[in-house]
Amino acid sequence: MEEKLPVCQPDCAEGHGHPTIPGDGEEGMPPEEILYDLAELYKIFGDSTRIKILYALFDEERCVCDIAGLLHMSMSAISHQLRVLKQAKLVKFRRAGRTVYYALSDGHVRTILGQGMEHICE
Amino acid sequence: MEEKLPVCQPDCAEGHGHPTIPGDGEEGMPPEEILYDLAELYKIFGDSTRIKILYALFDEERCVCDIAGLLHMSMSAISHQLRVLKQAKLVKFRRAGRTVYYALSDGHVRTILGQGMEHICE
DNA sequence: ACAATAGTTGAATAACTGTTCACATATTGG
DNA sequence: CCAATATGTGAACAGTTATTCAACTATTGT
Repeated sequence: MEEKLPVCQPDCAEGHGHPTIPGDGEEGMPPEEILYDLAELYKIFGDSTRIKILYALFDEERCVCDIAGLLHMSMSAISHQLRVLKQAKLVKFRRAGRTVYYALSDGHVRTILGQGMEHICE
Repeated sequence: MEEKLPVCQPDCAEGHGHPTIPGDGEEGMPPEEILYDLAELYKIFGDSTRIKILYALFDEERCVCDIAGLLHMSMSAISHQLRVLKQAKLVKFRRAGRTVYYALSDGHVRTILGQGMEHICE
């Protein structure tokens, strides 16, 4: 009982009703790795804490302390999430004394947020 | 080294050194519920299986069987994910005999995918 | 009616993820 | 140096989630 792959693929011409797909059907599909990376990117946006952080940084840079206060969460939790955002290149930071100020890394992030927001508000 | 760019929360004023601004700092932040919904939307895109499904439907509608074959996955797994996509209104479907054809629900989905893809390829 | 095909679904399991807690690091002022 | 502030980080725990498996519904052809 190994995996019995679906039969409606290219070779399903033996009597099945619906049309078959020419070739392997993967033309036009971006390469596996790209799709994986794309999912990884959206995964970053797929957490309300991170979304709130990004919106907190929408217009101005803020320090960890202020973000934590704004979201009513611990600085540790915020710091953990900022690291994720930093690794994904969605935020940048600069140090000023003991304080570290975070900001959106570029306008692209704003565009992506806006696009999703548009879909929500329909 | 004092820049006046940064701002501190009002309730962060329990002895912290840097300056504060009036207000609760939440002006311009979309309401909590919206941000939550936005994260929920991106969560849908944040899975490589679902991303692959959406790209499989990018140009043409396809039945569950074909999607499963295309992604080399079981129909059950695909069906589960299609249900998620369906509930999020990202795909629509029509029945033709025993076959159910799925398609992207609107061009909005393509736009969101494209926006993310742009960010990846930079 | 019956068998075969196409798809759906609930439960279970394994893997992943966000927050907390405690501690570590870094910077400044005294 | 030492104390205080601001942030970073590893481990652990709880909650979530994607896939598999088995059963189920629905539709078609004979």
